[in-house]
Amino acid sequence: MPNPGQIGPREREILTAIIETYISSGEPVGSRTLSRVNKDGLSPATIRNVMADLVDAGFLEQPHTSAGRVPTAQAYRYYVDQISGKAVLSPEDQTLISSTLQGTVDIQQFLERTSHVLSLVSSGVGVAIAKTGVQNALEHVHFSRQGPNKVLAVVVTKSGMVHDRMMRLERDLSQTDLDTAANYINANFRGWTVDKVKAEIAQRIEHERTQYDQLMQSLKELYKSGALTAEQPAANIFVEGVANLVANEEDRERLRDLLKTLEEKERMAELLAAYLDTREEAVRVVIGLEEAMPQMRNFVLIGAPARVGGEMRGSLAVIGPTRMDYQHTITAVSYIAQLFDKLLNEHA
Amino acid sequence: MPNPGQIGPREREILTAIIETYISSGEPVGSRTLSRVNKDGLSPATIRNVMADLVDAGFLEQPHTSAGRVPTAQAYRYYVDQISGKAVLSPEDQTLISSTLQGTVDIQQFLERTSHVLSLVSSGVGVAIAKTGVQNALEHVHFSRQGPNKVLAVVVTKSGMVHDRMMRLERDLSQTDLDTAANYINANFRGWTVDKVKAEIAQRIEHERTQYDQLMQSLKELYKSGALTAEQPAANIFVEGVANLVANEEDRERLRDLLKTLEEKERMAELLAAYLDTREEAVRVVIGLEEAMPQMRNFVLIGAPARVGGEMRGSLAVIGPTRMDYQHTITAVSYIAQLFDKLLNEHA
DNA sequence: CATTAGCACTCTCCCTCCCCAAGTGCCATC
DNA sequence: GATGGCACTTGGGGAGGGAGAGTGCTAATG
Repeated sequence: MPNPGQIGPREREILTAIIETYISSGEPVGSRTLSRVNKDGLSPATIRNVMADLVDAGFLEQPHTSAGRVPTAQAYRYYVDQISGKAVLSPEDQTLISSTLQGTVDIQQFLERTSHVLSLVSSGVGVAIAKTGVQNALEHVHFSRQGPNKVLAVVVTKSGMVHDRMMRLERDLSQTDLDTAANYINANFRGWTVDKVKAEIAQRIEHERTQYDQLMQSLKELYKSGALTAEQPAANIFVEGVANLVANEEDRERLRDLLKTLEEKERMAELLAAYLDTREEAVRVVIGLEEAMPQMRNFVLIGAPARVGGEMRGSLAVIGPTRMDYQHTITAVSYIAQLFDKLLNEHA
Repeated sequence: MPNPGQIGPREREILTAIIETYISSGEPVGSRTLSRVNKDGLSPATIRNVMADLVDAGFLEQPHTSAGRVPTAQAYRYYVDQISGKAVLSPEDQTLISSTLQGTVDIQQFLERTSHVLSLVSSGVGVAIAKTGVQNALEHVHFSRQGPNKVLAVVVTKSGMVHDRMMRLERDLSQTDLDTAANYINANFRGWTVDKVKAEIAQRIEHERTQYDQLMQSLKELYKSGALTAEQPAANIFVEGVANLVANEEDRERLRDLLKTLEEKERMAELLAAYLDTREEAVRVVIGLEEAMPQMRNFVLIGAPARVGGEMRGSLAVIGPTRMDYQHTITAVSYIAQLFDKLLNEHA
């Protein structure tokens, strides 16, 4: 008898068959059913023996004594490793994905369509995120006075992202002051990263002792109000396909919690960041989400990061039931992730 | 016996009591229960007689012979008319709303928080929408070259909204060309409505016959690509609190459809536009949503428009179960609608 | 004459019981 | 080692049977 986790080829084959049967039927798999499905004419009794071994090895569970077997998290992990790399994108998916994403030029649109198409191909929830990135190169800023002490700052980066931020200043500035400040920044710092611009301005303000330099006063005021601070806006986090969960979560209370969590977009961003910000390029399959989020019992995350120069600038993922078509979904996520990566790098 | 719809004061009182009991309990109301609740010591038998009349008049239904009565859509309509104007905002709601909306300066943030707070106070789904409005006064445009034939247009309106749009041009333009065009527009048209600017540019292009005027060529190219066309972006439609529906829709299939519909933000925008773009200022309660959308059986819409100079620029609404605390919700919607109106008019 | 008490009747809900189908584990056999 | 046979376990589902809540109707009552 092999050690837990160490199983022979016969066991592998049967385990795979069990997982696939369970995924497609949703019901505990019995030895009889399996012997009918399996090509090699193994008898139910033989399969029962193997199954018993697989239970010992931690790959299967029984909901109750006289029920069939159900794959454990460990089994899914094994299964995913097994099939990784083997999959090929189906022509239908290929068509669906390219026709949906065709002609997207701006990132928000891409994110929106991506989350949508992910939910379609996976029967799960599609998530797509891009970081606003203060590491982006500055293209243009504009300040517009909206009322007493109230200024709208618009920052455009070379990557084509637009951040706007309404601010309340301590001192009122005229539109002329604002234009002067914007011109100064645009003329001097175009092409710098937003981060560096911020640091530089901080320094120049510091060194400027002349109280009466109008420009510096304006810059200081704007700086203090965080004109160049780009927090992650909810607008860059897209979550679609929550309706798909209704079919997969029996427990209404838990379904409710799940929907609530998915609605908190910042938490989704954290979740993806936590699991996807790794060295690897590849698609990552996270089984056992319930460790971090109990309401996600029986759900898995299949996601991939998108990088620019080694740094994670975006991510996309499917959150779906453990009982999901992994091959299909992994391939789709992988394919879209490549497009995403390409899009981001094009802009960088 | 009064005509259908014509009922006496005794009937009114009992009908109101039935509706309120049903709203809070969720179960068909029986004569016995009601006689205990009702202050006037009317006996169950009397109430039964009245109930029979109310059934004839179309205000009540019986799920089955030996069950209590349930209010019909007609009854809810009556009830809502009855209580309209009588409600006062509870201190808790007042506190919740102002603390949530306090300090919001930009419209997107306001929309987001509004949809959130609406879902909180109503145990329904909160929806908040603002039109991008090409009727807004232009503050500033900026064009930024993103690659061959690819340009990012950023339009800032005086109302503080920022629209960005990635475009693909037929002819490539240099950044210098783009800056020149932007400067031209900013210098000549600041303060005009975006609509008017578009029309004016169209005309100037038309009249300009010189093929070699670089500026006009650039403008023409940008115009053709729709640089000033602001379609309604999904980013300005906020829908929150879908988790609340789980408790209210028994039928899983219908729940699924409902979630799907709520996710299609454009349809939500149409729905609100259809029901709220009226002359009235007031909160509107729409009972019988299933006529337009069958998946919304047993749900109502409580919403209000926000106007600038008579034109609808935004709207907010709660979509919740017919069994809802109308008084509470109507008051909250009304209060927030006033804030919304104020915010929009401030910016205009 | 409106109101009420009484009463027989009708449903649904829920609990219990019981059988059936599917599955298991183990032992003897090929 | 694989298989066939067999006794045992267990959840699901249908039948049956109150219990409870509610109704409509009729007769009595102020």
